[in-house]
Amino acid sequence: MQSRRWFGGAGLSFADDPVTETLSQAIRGTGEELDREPDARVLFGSLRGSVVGLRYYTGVVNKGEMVSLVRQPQNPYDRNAVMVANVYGSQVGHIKRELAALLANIMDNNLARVEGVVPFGVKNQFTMSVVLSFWGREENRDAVVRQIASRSFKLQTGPTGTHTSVHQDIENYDYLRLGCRITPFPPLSLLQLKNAFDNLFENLMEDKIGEREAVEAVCTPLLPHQKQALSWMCVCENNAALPPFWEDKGGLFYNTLTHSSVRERPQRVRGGILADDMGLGKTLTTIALILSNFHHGKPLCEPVKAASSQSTDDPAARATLIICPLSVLSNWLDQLDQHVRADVKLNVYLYYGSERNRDTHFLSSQHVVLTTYNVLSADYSGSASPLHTVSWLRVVLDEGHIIRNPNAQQSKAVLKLNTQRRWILTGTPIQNNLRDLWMLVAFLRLKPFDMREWWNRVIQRPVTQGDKTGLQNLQALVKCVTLRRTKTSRVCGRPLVSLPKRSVRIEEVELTQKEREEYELARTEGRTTISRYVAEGTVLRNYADVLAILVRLRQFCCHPDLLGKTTTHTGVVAVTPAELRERLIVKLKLVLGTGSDEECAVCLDSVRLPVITHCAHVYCRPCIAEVIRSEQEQARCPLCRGQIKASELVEFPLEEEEEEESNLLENWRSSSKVEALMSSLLRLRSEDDSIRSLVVSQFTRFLTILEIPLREEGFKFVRLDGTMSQKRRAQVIQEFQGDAPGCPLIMLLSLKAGGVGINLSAASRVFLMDPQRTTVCVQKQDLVEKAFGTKNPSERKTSRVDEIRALMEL
DNA sequence: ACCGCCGGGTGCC
DNA sequence: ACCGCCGGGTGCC
Repeated sequence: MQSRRWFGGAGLSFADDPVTETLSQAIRGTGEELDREPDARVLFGSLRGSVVGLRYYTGVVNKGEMVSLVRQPQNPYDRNAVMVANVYGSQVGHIKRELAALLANIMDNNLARVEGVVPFGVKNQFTMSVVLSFWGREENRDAVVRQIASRSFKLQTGPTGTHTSVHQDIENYDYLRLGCRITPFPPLSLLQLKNAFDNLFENLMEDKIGEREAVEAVCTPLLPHQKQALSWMCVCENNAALPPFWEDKGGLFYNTLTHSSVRERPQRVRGGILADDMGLGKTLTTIALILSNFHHGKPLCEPVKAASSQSTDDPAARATLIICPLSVLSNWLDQLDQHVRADVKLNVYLYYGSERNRDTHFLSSQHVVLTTYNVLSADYSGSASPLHTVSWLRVVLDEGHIIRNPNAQQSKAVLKLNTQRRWILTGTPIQNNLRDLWMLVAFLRLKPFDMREWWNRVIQRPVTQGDKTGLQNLQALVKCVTLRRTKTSRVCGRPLVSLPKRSVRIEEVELTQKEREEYELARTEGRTTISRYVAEGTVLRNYADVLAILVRLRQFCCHPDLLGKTTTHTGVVAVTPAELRERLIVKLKLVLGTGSDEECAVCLDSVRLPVITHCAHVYCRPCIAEVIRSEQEQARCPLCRGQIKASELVEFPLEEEEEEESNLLENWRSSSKVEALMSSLLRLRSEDDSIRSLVVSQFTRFLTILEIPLREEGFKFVRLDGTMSQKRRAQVIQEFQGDAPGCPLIMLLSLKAGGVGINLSAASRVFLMDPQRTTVCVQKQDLVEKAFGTKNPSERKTSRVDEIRALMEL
């Protein structure tokens, strides 16, 4: 009887029963095995077995229901025992002894994953059938087949087995047997899959429209799309609807994907994923949610009487815990300060630093507790974690993609938090893998997918194997819990964020006679070179050269000194190492345009400490050094796959750079474009001295040139370019956005690299000094295509060459 | 009858 | 379990 308490009777209430806790952990454990073995994707076959001992357990199963198989090596009656549990973790029975011996062998040696589906409705109370399918790595197939045969079981392969009389429809049979369709349709192509994946989060807005005003306590008026988000979030928190794929079947709750039924209502998801693009106001919306939707949909506190609500006798959870990366902690404090009316006394506690107050009563009595992922996981690894003791009303994960790795301590810590409502704020819900999404689903406790096994069997594997139904299910699931808008999203035909009407003016600047002559000289030279490449069919081989010529022409249009003095070089085959080096430095200079904000293909950020390879591609020195270090002798250029060596990296001679820099400023001269800009800025200032302007160029050196006349005319300006640290960038933006008198009116901006979204709503004028043209776009698109292999090479080649010929009028 | 047969008790691992 | 198995009761037809 003692032992029965341990192995029997499992599966009623999940939360506080130590037996079921062990059970769910056991199930979770098997899921993680699969995760560690991502190759367990090949189906070896299936066989029919029986589950016994049903009458000892409460778990019920339906026709077609998926069940999980859990080894019980500690079972006192049989160390080979294999337990059968339904989707909800309730034990159903055991695998019959002889079959259990076989499964134990296969499972313990990690030869295959074994999954169960119950093919018929259960008629009797003692035993039932189960179809076991075996999934694993190809190299283990033989061993598994042998094991099964040696114990006189028959492994069935292929869908046309002996049971088709029972299930007329082979396709349906497969579904019942395995819980997924084995490609009755041709599998989705990689491209289809990728597109579907990219579109997962698009168009998640239907049915969610409806606006809700924030309570008075929020002093910043919400934009329409923020009111929509608030409305959606309130609905998510308040409604009692079943999670997706669950149906109420009169007393039982039925899951349409796993075909399981449970007596207790599946826990509702009170929360979701707010995945709006950066800059759409996720923070403000969340603050509005905290204040607007307290208990029973009532506001948290009315403006006047809020301060006194230190209600220790109220057992209901009231505090919202916000977890964010350290870098945005201060942003939360600022925004709480900025958006909450000054006369509203919101108790906000910053749970951070060694002196933090760990008293759980204190923490529970706050309205908002702010902390970081690091603090959370540091606490969690200790003994009694205060944050895990408090019963929260709401937990908000800011930059929620941070917890996408389920093995990380902070992810584990986050899953263990005790809260009624759960929110994930993220701008990038999926980085590149479906697995990233699991953690988010698990955090939301989206039953039954918070257990890896069901996520893997029902969603992840079907989707990665190209099963259309799997993809549809994934889409439906994501849609239920996610709101995502991008800056280009539209609702009811209106743009999400309506900006003042943008007007674009192209001002053509006439070059002076002298400038024109220099430009024409360079152009003729460039055309000669490129037409030779075209004739030889070597455009692509000399692509860096070609781009450099084009960059150079654009530089001439800005300012003749942008490039600095260089020797013309084209066409001479390098003979000596010194000559080669010289040529590479010239190329480096050309590619970088001595100060264009170039992007490193390794880190995708602005190039720092630039070096050029012998194949003429430019990277950050640390980035490419790491590539070479890790690939050793086989190291290849990430862009062209040409061989590269550490000894052959050429860097820009520092003295020369500095010399050119000071040269540039000492012998400063103007240019037509500089004059045009200055006269516009001066005219603007005389009309309205509060208008702020952004001056954008990809050539940082051009920005340097522009600093001189700006200072001369007494303009206050700031500068932002790719070489600056994140911290410095934030400072500069802050300074520019400020509205104190004497704030800079002009920002010199060069930000080609890094995918850094910056919100520069302060500027009402933007001067694009050297608008990006098609070649750059072509180049980038090319990188994307290379990465995904979406376009055939010859197609790519022609379009690129044609582009260049058109540009050079060849 | 140191068998066969009958029918009640019983039953996961 | 409308089974199989076990073990006690029973014993020509």
